[in-house]
Amino acid sequence: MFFFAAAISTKGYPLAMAGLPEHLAKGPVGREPLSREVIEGHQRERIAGAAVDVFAKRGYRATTIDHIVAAAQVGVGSFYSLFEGKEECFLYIYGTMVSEVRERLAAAIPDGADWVDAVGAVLCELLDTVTSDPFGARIVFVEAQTAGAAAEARYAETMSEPVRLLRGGRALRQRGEELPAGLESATVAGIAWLIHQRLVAGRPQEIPALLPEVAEIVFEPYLGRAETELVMARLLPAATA
Amino acid sequence: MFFFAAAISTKGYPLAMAGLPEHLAKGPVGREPLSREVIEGHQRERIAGAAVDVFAKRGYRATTIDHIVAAAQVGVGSFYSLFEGKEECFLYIYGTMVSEVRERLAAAIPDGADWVDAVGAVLCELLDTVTSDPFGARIVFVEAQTAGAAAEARYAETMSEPVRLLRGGRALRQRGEELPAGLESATVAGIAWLIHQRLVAGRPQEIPALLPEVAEIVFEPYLGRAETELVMARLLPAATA
Amino acid sequence: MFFFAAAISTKGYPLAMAGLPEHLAKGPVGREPLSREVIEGHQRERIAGAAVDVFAKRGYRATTIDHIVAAAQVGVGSFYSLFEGKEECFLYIYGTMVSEVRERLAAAIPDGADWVDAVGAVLCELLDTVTSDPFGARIVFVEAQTAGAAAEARYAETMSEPVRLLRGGRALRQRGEELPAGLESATVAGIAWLIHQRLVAGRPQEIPALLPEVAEIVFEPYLGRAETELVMARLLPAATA
Amino acid sequence: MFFFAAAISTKGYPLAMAGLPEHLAKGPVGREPLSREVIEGHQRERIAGAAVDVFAKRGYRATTIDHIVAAAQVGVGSFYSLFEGKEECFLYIYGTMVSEVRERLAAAIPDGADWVDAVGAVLCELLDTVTSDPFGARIVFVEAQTAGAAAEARYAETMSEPVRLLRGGRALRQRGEELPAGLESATVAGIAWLIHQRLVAGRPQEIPALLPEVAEIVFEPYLGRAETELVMARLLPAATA
DNA sequence: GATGAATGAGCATTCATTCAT
DNA sequence: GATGAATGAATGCTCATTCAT
Repeated sequence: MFFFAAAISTKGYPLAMAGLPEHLAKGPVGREPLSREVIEGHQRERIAGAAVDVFAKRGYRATTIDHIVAAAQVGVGSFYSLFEGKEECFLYIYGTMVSEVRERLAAAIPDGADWVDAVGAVLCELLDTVTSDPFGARIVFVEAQTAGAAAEARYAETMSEPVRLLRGGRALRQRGEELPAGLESATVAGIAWLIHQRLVAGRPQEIPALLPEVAEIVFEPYLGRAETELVMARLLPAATA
Repeated sequence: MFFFAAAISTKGYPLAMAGLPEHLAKGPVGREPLSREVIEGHQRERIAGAAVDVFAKRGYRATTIDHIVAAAQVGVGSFYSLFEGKEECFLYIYGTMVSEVRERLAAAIPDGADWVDAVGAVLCELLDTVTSDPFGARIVFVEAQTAGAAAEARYAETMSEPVRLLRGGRALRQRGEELPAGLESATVAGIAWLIHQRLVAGRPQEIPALLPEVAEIVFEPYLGRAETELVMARLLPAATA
Repeated sequence: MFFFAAAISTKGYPLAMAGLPEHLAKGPVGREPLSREVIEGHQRERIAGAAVDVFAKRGYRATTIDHIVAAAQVGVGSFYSLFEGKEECFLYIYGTMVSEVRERLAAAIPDGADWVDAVGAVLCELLDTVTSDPFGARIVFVEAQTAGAAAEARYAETMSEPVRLLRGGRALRQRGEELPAGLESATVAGIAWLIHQRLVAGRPQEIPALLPEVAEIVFEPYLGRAETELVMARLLPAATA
Repeated sequence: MFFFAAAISTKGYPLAMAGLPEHLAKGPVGREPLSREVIEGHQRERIAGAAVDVFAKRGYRATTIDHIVAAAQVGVGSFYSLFEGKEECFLYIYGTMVSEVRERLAAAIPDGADWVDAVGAVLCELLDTVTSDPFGARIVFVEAQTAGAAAEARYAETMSEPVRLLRGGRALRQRGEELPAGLESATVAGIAWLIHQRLVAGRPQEIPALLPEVAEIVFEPYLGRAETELVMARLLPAATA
């Protein structure tokens, strides 16, 4: 998923970054008395926030509009004036979560980092993020697969971002282009599954501990065993620090 | 998933085999005028067969009991006398599909095969099976993740079978036990994802061609690059023959 | 509307008759224990009967499915398995009412009656029918105009039947074809309006007394004043007898 | 309806004239900075104008308050401060339309015209008016019958105006009082129906051509065939001129 | 044992109306 | 005075499930 979606500003690795942060953080906002969009955005976020919890707790299918509006403390009408229905609402919060994580992962990459450091930082940040917001993580890693065809498609798209990032590792290796075509897809899906399992099992706290194995799985095909161990040695203390 | 779930009768690798075939095919069916179980079994299979198609075509959620009974040409009452509801019906056909595949995979392993040959045969048979029954494959690789918590749990269990099989490869390598703990889980999930993608995209015919990359992904961690290439050279001609 | 829709079997006037009666009255029905269709028809008629009352009392728009099913003492599901929705239900009962009246009017025409007698009998029977079933009459003469586009179209079609019947009167007069093209449409609409008014005013009992004026309005253009009076003299005593 | 509702200022025929123009155009509007009523009236007309279009295009039932305020470019609150709801709004525009037409028809009657000329002028003007404002005509001739009980009642009242006008024709004929009591009601309803049909069929351009047949239907009962033809000969060239 | 007619809880959705700004 | 965001009652409809035949 998005996760290491992280764009990297160095070395020509995929750069899907930038995005919102600026338009949000930008300077002191004037003082018009809470413009229309702001108000509407507020209500939207209020509902979206409640929806994240409800979807995460009850699952997409078991969630009804009533559950959402009750949690958000708004009327059904408000929900329908802001969203077309349950699915669109889900896609919205899915998109929001993915964007947020994408930002965080991108921000986690040190300036001038090479591929290894970038990937390492992204993995580290990803596990942190997932752990610190297990509800949001559930939306992305669990519910997106049960929320209908559109969500499934979005999920697949999201997956392709880290795939592109990882693919950058092939340049580090001789005949890297001969690695199996689906290697990165499989790797990303594999990591997603490890996270998915912990979330479904209700044990998100185990996720940070996945870092060593995840990193090893990711790096080994590109760096080989020996170098991977060196990298790990460098990476892990940093992570726990 | 189940797939290489295949137990292997040699060398002490997990043996989760056996399954249904016996209890069905066993011995001469007497001549009591078709015993209750047989009749019931017949009706059950009739419904299950229809349900596979319907679930695969419409997806679990969009499928209603009416769709199933219409396809099976039975009354709703019959459905409810045989199944508790939609979910149990799904779990039943899921279980059936998994058992069948497990049988096939087990049967595909040559007598006395070592781990490499066993895994190679299983991978080969798996892709074949998925390609030859895309409806059934959809049930296992796609719908199981959208059919509720129980199905999700079953899916996870199923995944653990090939995980155990792969784990057998660690013995072939020095310090194999130091490989990442989640390696096999990630590998299995990765392969499942590659299949999933093709099924969802409606291109099951591309699945057989996955064999080389899948095999490489599977073997490389245990055999290393050099030996993997030797194995591949041996394996692939056999697969296409 | 339908009303004098009455086909006439003599003299080449429109013959839209025949219809159901036969298929219903036909001989001794075997003894299959109430066939499917009969049962379904029963439920359908049960709902249709209730719907007539509800539509007539509350008006099409104010009627909800719940009102209908409550009156019919059936579940909502039954309603929806028998009808597509409120509109289709209305169209069904509208069609039923029109057919029934068409039958009655056709049956009211004496064998071998000429145009004048036929029209006279039809008018007489029409007013009788409307008076004896004011609810049904409301459906046809009042609600059909408020029940949406389809109902409006059906109403217009229905109107065309008596128009064709009346048009037959032109042959009785010199240069009858020079009468205004819309004469019959206007006449039929005019009579429908006289009935409509009484129904809406809640005074259906005044309807039978409309016979003389209605007859005069109908006959005068074709027979002229003098002959119309003769016809009236012949017709009216018969009606009151 | 209203239409020949036209009061006639000669010969004692019903005079239901007058109406709004005066209360609007009357005298020099002071110079208070647009008094409350004026402003309110402005907004009201703005909404009413939009409502005519919307009701005519979508039909009374399918029209929502939102449609109206969107078309009128005002807020919902304004709508509710000026009208009690959809029905009252409809009744208001219905009344406005009827009044306007009433004015026009009255104005169309030449000074000193006798009944025949008055009725002729009214018919002619009516068809013109309907043709030149098919939206407004739809409100009066089509939607008024689907807009609930109050509108229906208003429609019936409106109908009574031309009925009174036509009734004046009885004096021109011997034993005119012996004509059928409902003759004029039926005539008016008949003509309304002819117009209604063209409007619903989306062919308002056919309406002017109805003049000859409508005139004939109207005059014949009072003037008899021979004189009607003379009148028609006089009337029609005038109409087309 | 099989059937499918009947049920009604449950859900999505619309839209008239209110009221704080 | 005007606005439109917010409300939630009202309604249509689906579909899992029961049970009389």
